[in-house]
Amino acid sequence: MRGSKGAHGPWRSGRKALVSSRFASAAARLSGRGESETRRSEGARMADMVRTRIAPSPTGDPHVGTAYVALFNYAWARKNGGQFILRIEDTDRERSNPASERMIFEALHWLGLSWDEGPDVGGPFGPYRQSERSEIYREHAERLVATGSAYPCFCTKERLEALREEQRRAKVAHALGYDGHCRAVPPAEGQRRRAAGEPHVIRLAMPREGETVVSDLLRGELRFDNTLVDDQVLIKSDGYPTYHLANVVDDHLMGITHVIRAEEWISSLPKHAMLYRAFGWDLPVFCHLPLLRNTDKSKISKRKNPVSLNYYRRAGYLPEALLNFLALQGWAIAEDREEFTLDEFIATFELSKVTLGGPVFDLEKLTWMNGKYIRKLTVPQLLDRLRGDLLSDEYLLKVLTLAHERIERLEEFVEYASFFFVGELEYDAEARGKLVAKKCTPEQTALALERLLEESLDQLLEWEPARIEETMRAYCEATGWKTSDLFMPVRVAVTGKAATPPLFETMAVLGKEICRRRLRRAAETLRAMKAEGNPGAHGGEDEKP
RNA sequence: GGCCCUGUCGUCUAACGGUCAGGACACUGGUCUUUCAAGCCAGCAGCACGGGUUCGACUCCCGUCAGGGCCGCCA
Repeated sequence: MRGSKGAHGPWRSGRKALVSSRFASAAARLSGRGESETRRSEGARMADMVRTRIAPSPTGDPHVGTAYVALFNYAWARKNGGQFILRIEDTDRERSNPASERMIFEALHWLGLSWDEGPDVGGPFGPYRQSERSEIYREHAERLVATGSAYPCFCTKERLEALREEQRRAKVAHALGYDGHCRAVPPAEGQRRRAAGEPHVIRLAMPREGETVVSDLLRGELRFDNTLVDDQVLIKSDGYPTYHLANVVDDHLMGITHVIRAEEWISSLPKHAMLYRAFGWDLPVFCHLPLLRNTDKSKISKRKNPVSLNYYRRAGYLPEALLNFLALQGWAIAEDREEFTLDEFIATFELSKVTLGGPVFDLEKLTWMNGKYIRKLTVPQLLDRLRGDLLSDEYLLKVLTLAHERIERLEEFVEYASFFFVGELEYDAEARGKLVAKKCTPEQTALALERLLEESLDQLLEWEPARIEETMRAYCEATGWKTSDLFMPVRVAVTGKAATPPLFETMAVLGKEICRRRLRRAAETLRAMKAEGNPGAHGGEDEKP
């Protein structure tokens, strides 16, 4: 995935031809006229045009992996004088959420990664939100059905589940996936049943023999046995496209030249390649970046590592430090150097030199690097940073609103509101006592706090008092907890105190990231209490002899 | 289980057939300092294993092993 400017290294011979023709067609689309009409000088410039994109799905908190992939896409586009596009992949109607989309915009802006085209800034290839492009996908899917590259499938969910179950049990591991049942339905009959309104999806008809070979900029030729790739759903029964269809159609229509994405997509590469082929389109350059990892090498996840960009922002990581650190995951600017600015990154970045080993996200090193960046600031600059987030008027106003009627001298404010400004909390003896829910063991309380977090609060994206309250009450309802029994441990967990402003307002002001961190920490504290003989607990059944 | 990807200090990485395998985080010791940091200096620690190819392999090929990803009408 590179402009001709940087087209050395892995780009030689055969592949080069593919790439340049790809650029030419992208250029034609970009200029909005045929390539032949393009003026020569402009044509030369356009032929070099690199277009990359980040295509997050707005289904949760803004993810550090999104920032990682966005950074590399951004740098590659900038380095080649091309464009970087933000596209929202919200084709999952259940999970997509406007709050999440907003947070993604904010987080990327915070990092300083700006896009040339996107839902918020517009652009010549919009709309940039897939939910607003349904008609485009439908048309394209029909085109495939018409040519026999896709077909309607009427299989019920039940049948698919049964099929999956049977395959699992029979251990026909090589034939996992859809069995192509509806491929046998004659087109005319399929047409009739669709017209009659029978629920169905549209599936891609994968070739039943041969192999699909796709080249990856970093990994060379990737080969897949077609018989092992099942018929992927292209259009869901709700009429929305799946990622696979929308992604391919949009990348083509938006003139994306380099698809730089995470490694987890490699296994769907053959499906994507088949789609391009079925449409008669040239393939973009594919480049699969390694996945960020937890300490145990598994794909980075919120259970084992902070992954929300909101966490890093709230914890006081500087965006430039985070970016610098992220750039180091898979790439090195020089043998003995690792601190550099975004501009330096852009200037020196070479996609082909990205390393492939899955980098363990080392929070400790990030933190060290952040310290370096803090020390590089002048004191007034540091002040500005603090005033930008943690000590912004906006935040102070919120805290002050809650402290207002609860202090009698101004100097009390700092102590009263200290938990709004620190990161980790220390739970003193009194707090530890109140951390344990009535009639419960520390262990039980810990479990309840964790479940409240993971099963309820984590899913909540609109972090507002009313929504928090609603969520917590619903949790109590579902689990049989008395709200009064559970809310005190939560209060102590997130504030370290038993006497605080109203819980939900307090949690809202603290923010989700802080609450999440403290709830976790509280659970750990509770577990440790059990280990050390349960000092602060009151009234736990099983501590009585 | 099947397919695919990956494999240099504990961690992030440099090396692109010939180096004492370099740097950084962490760790250890020292230095500076009223303290704590920061800084500086030093130390510890690695080419997963086995075959090839080659005058010569961390570098190329094959195999083994290990780790990871995917196997949804989620992306």
